[in-house]
Amino acid sequence: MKLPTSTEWVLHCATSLAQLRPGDTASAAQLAAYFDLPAPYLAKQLQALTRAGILAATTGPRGGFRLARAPKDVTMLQIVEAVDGPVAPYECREIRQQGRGALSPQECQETCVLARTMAEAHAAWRAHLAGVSLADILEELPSGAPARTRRLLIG
Amino acid sequence: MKLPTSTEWVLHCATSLAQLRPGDTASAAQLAAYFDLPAPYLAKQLQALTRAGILAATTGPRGGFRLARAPKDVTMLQIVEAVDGPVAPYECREIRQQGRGALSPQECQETCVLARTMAEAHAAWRAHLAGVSLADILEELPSGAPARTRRLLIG
DNA sequence: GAGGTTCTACTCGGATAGTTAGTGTCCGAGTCGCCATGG
DNA sequence: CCATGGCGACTCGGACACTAACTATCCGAGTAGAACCTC
Repeated sequence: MKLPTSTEWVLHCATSLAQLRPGDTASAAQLAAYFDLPAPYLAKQLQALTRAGILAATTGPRGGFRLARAPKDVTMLQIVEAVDGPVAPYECREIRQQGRGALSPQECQETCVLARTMAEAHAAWRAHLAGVSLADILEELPSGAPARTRRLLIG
Repeated sequence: MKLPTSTEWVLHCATSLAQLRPGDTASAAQLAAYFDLPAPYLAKQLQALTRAGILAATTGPRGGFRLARAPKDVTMLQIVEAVDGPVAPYECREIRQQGRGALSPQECQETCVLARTMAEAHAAWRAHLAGVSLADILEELPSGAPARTRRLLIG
């Protein structure tokens, strides 16, 4: 069970974009330079966030990415699932209905206890990430952070 | 983020082994036939559980695998982490200390909020799985299940 | 001097190779049970 | 009939190919801005 490395990238990028003034944008190249990341691949991940409706992209000079919503309306779960996909890590393939010990479909109307427990654990994970928004993240940063970010990112 | 397919296998296998009488064992071939799984690869995964101390293996005729502890002392978390490894899905590589916006090590003594939140979510996931033991699973099965499992698995 | 037009440079977007982790498979070492044999 | 030695078959354990996903990269389509020319 491993999240893509780019998960960390987009989380930091989204946090940085949340510190810009409304209307300002940062290009993929600027974000890549800010964190020393491979620009083309980062751009690909930012595209995924754009498709998910988290970021808005504008082309042309002075273009780039910005948050599509207010920071309080963007949760960490949305960001993580935008880049990693919304699939659960545990996939029940109903092996209890296969082989010598196969149960009848009639006995398997309820989801098996193992799959249910794994799903509950995943739900707990999602719930925790859904409870933290970018606004919550920004509150924990030092007071001078947004100005510094703006200066070094797009200044 | 994806768990290996074999996670489902070992969860079901451990549940089945928990239904055997004390002292009885089931071989990898028997378990593979019971669930219609590729026997050699299943054996590889059961080895991992043996190394983790969850199963005990005996060789020779009438040998096979059995639980190394009482079902109430085997949690789903232990099984999952035995086959998937104990690593967290999110790995913080401290990109905040790289690039143009690099923070000084002095400013990074506390773990960053993003990594902390991801770790908390993972902790919630682990806690849920650690709270369910094989004994809890067995209680939810129909009353006739253990006898049926024994009959079809090693009978 | 003002407006329109053209041009340039910069942006994102999708299609294309390389590398690691998981998947599937095989063969060898060790051990217990069975059978033949001898007493 | 019983004990013993040998044999055989079955078990797990580790080492070897194959596939899919993530990682990394490139080039093309579109657009905003600026410069230039004309009126």
